[in-house]
Amino acid sequence: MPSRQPDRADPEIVLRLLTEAYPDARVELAASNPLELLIAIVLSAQTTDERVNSVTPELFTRYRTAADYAAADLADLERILGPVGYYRQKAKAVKAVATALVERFDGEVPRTVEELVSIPWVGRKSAHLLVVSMFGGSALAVDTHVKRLAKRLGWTTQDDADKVEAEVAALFDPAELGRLTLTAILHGRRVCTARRPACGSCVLAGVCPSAGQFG
DNA sequence: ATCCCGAGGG
DNA sequence: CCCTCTGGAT
Repeated sequence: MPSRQPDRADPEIVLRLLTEAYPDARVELAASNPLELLIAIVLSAQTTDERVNSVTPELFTRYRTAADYAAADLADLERILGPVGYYRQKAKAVKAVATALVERFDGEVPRTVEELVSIPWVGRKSAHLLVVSMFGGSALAVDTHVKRLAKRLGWTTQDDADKVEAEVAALFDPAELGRLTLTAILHGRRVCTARRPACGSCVLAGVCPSAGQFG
């Protein structure tokens, strides 16, 4: 008798297994202060953190404050951001973000989700990730990895990130959502990849309804 | 729904 | 070749 997986993995068990697998999970974008992390997160859209980390040393050396970015020459930004995807949009985005910080937040990065999403180019995912990884908050940041895991674990059938967030967050104590976000992102990058997930070495294989369905 | 971006993998 | 990579704006 082959054992059948439930069609929905138990949330608490999943979180426990992920926490054991990634006890020190944190964002792997290189940044030493909230401004740097905010910039790095904006640059990370549809781009690996490794690629973001390849351009931020020069970026962070050349520009130190929000005012520096706001006054930056667009062509200089585009040149530095060349290796990341969407470099023209992101050069504009960096300037727009910095301008908003200078004009409305005294050059500082605000700490609430509401304030953060009021900044151009900062959406809900980016705001949540920043709050979780820099300000000690707890929220679910639904990026491509979190969405993929949630679907494979049977936690949602939605495709819209906001709907995924609502359905998944309802399965957890709010205080756990930050840890879920950070561990799920790492697991998505390292094991539960989009193309060929490594179900054979996945700590969740025993509870995942999608385990082994990918060859 | 489409656009932005291009390297890298399968 | 097609898909993916820590989205967000139009």
